Amino acid sequence: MEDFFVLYSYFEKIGKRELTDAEKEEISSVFRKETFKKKQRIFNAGEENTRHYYIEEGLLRMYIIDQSGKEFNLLFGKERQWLGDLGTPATTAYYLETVEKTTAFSISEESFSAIMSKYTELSSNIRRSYIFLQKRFVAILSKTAEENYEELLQNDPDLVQRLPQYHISSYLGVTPVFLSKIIAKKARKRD
Amino acid sequence: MEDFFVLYSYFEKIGKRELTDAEKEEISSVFRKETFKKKQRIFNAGEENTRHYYIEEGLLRMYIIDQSGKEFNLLFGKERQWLGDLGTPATTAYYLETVEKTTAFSISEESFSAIMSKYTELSSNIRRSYIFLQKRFVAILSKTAEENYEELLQNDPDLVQRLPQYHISSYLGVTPVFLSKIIAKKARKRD
DNA sequence: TGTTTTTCTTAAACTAGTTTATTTTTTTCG
DNA sequence: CGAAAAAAATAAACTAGTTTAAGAAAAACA
Repeated sequence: MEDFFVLYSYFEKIGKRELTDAEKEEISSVFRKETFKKKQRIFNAGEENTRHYYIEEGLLRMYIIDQSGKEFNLLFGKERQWLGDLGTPATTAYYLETVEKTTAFSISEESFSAIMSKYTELSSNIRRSYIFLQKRFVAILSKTAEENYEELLQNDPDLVQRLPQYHISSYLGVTPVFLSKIIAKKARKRD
Repeated sequence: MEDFFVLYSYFEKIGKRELTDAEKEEISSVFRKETFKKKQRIFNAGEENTRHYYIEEGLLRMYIIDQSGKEFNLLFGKERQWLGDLGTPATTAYYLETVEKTTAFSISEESFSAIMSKYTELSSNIRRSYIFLQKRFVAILSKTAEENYEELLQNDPDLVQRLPQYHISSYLGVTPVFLSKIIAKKARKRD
C-alpha cells in the first residue's frame, strides 16, 4: 500500500512532524487512490456529496456550464493541490474533469470534516483558497483580459503551457477568439 | 459591560449552548466594541494586520481602488455578519469603510485564530464565505449585469435599498451609468 | 505515415458596457 | 426651511470583447 507516499508526505508537511504507523493507517483508510484518463469526468453539476481531491499527478479543472451552454473554468488543480467543491454536501453547480491523465487521492466530505479537526492546517488551506479566489475575482473584474493573461503567465507559466488556449480563455473570462487576438498582438509587439 | 449582548448571543448560537461567565469574560476581553460614523474609513490598503469585524448594527463595504483610481466593491457586510480581510496579517489590498453609522465588535487576527480552535464554527464560517464568493464570482462572469442586478434584488432587497446605486453598480462590476440604464429599462417594461 | 479530429487564427459585423458631459432629482445640513 | 452638495438620469460617441464563419496549423491515432 505504499501508493500513499505522496499523501503521507503532505500530512507530514502540514503537521510539521512524522506520522505514526497508526496515523498512516488512518489516512489510507479514509482516502481512496483514483486514476483518471484524459478528459474524464469526475463529477457533474447536480450531484450531491461530491468528494475532495488531493492531486498526486496530472491536471484537473472545475467549471460551470452557463444557461447558454458555455463553459467557464473556475479553478484548475495540479499535482500537490486540492480541488473539489467546498459547497458539498449540497448539490454542486460544478463539473470536475481531468485535462491530463491524473492520479489523485479522494476523500468524502464526512471524512474531510473529521480529519480537519485533527490536522487544523487543512482549515488554513480553505482560508488560503478563499484568499486566492478573492484575488482572482478582483483581478478579473478590475483588470483587462490582456493584463490578466500576463499575470497568469507570470504566476503560473507551467499552467499556461499545459492547458489548451481555450481553457485559459475560459478561465480569464473571455472568448478563445479574443485571447488569440491578445496573443497575436503580443507577438507582433515582440520584434 | 452588557454592550456585548449581541456578541454573546452570536457565540451561543454557533456553539449551540449557553456561555459561562468565564467564557463571556474571555470574549469581551478579546473583542473591542467600536462605533464608526457614516463614511468613516476603518482600514486602508497597505496596512498590515487588520482586524476582523462582527457587525452589531450598520453597513460596511470592503473595496479596492484599481490602477486607474476606480473603486470596486468586493463585499458588503451588515448587522450580524462578519467582514474583514481574511488575508491578514499580510498587507491588505482593501479598504474597509462604513456606508452607514455602524457599531461592530472587532478582534485581532491573533485572537481570531486562537478563538477559532475553541469555536470551530468560525472555520465553517470562512468556508461559507468562500462558497458565497465563489457563487458571486461565477454569477458575475457568466451572467449579464441585468441578470445579476435582478438576482441581488431577489437575494438581498434590503441591501439594494440601503446602498446608493453607485455602490451597487460597483459591486456588480459595471458603471453607475450602465446600472441606471438597466433600471430605466426595467421601469419602462413595467407598464 | 497519412487521415481525421482538435485547436488556433483571422476577419468582419456586432453588442454590452464605458466615457464624458450635462441636466434633473434627491439628500444633507446650517 | 432653503442652499449646497451628492446622487441619479439621459444622451452620444466610443471600445473591449463577442459572434459567426472559414481556413490553417497542430495533435491524435489507426
